[in-house]
Amino acid sequence: MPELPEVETVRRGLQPVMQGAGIERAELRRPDLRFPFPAGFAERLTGRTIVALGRRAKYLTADLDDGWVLTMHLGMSGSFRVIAGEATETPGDFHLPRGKSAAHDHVVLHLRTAAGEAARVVYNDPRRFGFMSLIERATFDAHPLMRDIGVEPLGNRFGADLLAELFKGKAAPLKAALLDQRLIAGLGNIYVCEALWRAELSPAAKAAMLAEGPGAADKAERLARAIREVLQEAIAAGGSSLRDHVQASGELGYFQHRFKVYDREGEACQRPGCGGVVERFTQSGRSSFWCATCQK
DNA sequence: AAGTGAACCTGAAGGC
DNA sequence: TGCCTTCAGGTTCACT
Repeated sequence: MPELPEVETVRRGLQPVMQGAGIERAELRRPDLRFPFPAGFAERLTGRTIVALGRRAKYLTADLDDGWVLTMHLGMSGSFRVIAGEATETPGDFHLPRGKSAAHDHVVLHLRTAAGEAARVVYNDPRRFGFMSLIERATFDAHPLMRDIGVEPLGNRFGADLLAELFKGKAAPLKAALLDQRLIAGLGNIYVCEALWRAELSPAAKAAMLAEGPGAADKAERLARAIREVLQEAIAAGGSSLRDHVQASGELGYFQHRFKVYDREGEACQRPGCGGVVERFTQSGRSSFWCATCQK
């Protein structure tokens, strides 16, 4: 499910409940997600206070008061939801969002919020491509999961110059380079397709074209701007709800209505005066959606 | 270096 | 109605 805008939306939804909350109990309903939970995972969470909720790339991070960071990845189908109030003895004592099954509620954090209210944060993940781990804050950036992650596209360092530098000499297609988390962090299939359409660049074009050749600087500028804009607009819209992505509040994101090419094969290109048709082809094992008429 | 395909796992959707 | 195939927002690894 989640690319950077969806993870950021989840973070913003969970923050009011989780920041400053105490973890009274961590309930694991199975021994693993994509990977086994770390040894003593539930016990190490119990009694901790969540100091801050953050995001790095597509990872959600909860800094704990003992210097460790609960680090969570949502894979393809992971989601969180918040249930207010005390847990009862009755199984299923809460309302499940449409299309969600309690069979895939794998982790429940029983919290006492900063305001003293009881709340549960439930992690649901049908495909279980997500995972959770504990990483020491002091060495967080050097951790194997984090050390090769690239630049944050909404951070201050990111821009046309850095983009050109990152893609310099790369023979890989733009699509593959943009999906490479070691270069830029947080982009996935949807927002790469959308950013390339906005920048009028072909997903099959060589990444190095942003660093050398005719109009390179202009192309890099267009793409850097397109990436920032599409991510910011998607976050403002609460992310994209394709199948089951819901904000922690239960509301659906609505950016999917603003897709220009993603999942729009056969539709007319929306660029004024273009007249092209959105096509689809497979690249890096993923569907690329694009308009061959205006994306060069 | 860069591309492909497969793997992990479940569910939804479409064809017959 | 059921059965079968295909596809899905991510990541990693083995293999050309």
